[in-house]
Amino acid sequence: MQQDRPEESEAVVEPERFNQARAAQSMAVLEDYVEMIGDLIGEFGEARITDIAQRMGVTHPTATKAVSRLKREGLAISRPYRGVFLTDQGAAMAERVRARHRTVVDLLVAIGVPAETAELDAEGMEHHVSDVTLKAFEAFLQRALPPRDRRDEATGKG
Amino acid sequence: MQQDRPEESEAVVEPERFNQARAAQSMAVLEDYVEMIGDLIGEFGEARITDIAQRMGVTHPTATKAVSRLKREGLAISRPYRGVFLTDQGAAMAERVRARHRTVVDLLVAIGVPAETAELDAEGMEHHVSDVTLKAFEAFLQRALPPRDRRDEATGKG
DNA sequence: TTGCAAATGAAGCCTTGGCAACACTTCTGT
DNA sequence: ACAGAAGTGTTGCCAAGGCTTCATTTGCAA
Repeated sequence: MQQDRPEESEAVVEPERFNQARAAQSMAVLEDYVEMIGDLIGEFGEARITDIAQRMGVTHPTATKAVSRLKREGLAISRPYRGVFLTDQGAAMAERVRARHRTVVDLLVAIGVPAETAELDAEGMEHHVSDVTLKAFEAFLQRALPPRDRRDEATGKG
Repeated sequence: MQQDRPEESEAVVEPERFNQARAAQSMAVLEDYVEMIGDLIGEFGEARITDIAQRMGVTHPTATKAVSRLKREGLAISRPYRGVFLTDQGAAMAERVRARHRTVVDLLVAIGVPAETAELDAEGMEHHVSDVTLKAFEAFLQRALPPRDRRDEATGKG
């Protein structure tokens, strides 16, 4: 060991990788809330702050704050004392996130991870799965699993 | 849609999964710093705040704060105006993190993710890979790749 | 040895994501 | 119709992880 200073390579490439991870992380919460709100709307026709908070495992002021941020980002809308709804942009994101989540879970299961663990780990991992990686996951799943054995991806909730 | 309230299942299981993801996230930064400090010690014999900051892509006060937290958690030690070093506990964590990182990258590559993308995505994903999933990854790699085709895991940087 | 640049530390500010406590609406049942 | 319960909103607090600015210490070179 004890070599010379890094020659650009590590010193300049590494930071980028952490910056990307941090950027992904800042989107993660947004994505989780958007997906959750989408689920609730699907189930109840609207997403109430209390339900959002309960499902996210946080208190209601925290949920309120998150929703405020979603509104600020143009992903959701709401009126005082009324439910929360997604904008077109928010709904699109929810769709994307949900699909990605399923793919990640499917991949983990295909690799041999127990379903329950796959669900838990996917929750954190999914936010860091880039489009390129997601495509690779999908390709792998198609390769690895005979079509009729695949979980149905098309019908959404199944 | 429009069914009744969730019957315990989602309402109580879901929060747990987000809580776990949040817990993992709170460890992520610590893990990154510990691994980075381990790398620097391996290369230069010590980890200077400036080098840590540069590699992490943050300013030096941010690195200082992170190191403070590491010290508080018993993972690192340092004296004013001197380099940062890892405790046994910190070194063990660094080792674990490094091994996990390699495994995740290897798995992504084995799945078909381009090496460069694998490196980037792994940075964020690795912190959410549980022991169970990690074991599954390792098993998959042994299954999927003939031993002589494996990247050498032993020599560290390679 | 002294002086200056580089490294480190310290303080203060911002944002995010948690929380509890309290205030105010809405809703519901009598 | 109205009182109490449930739901929401608001405020203020904390810690973490960023940043900038400024003070201090080190270390090297003249």
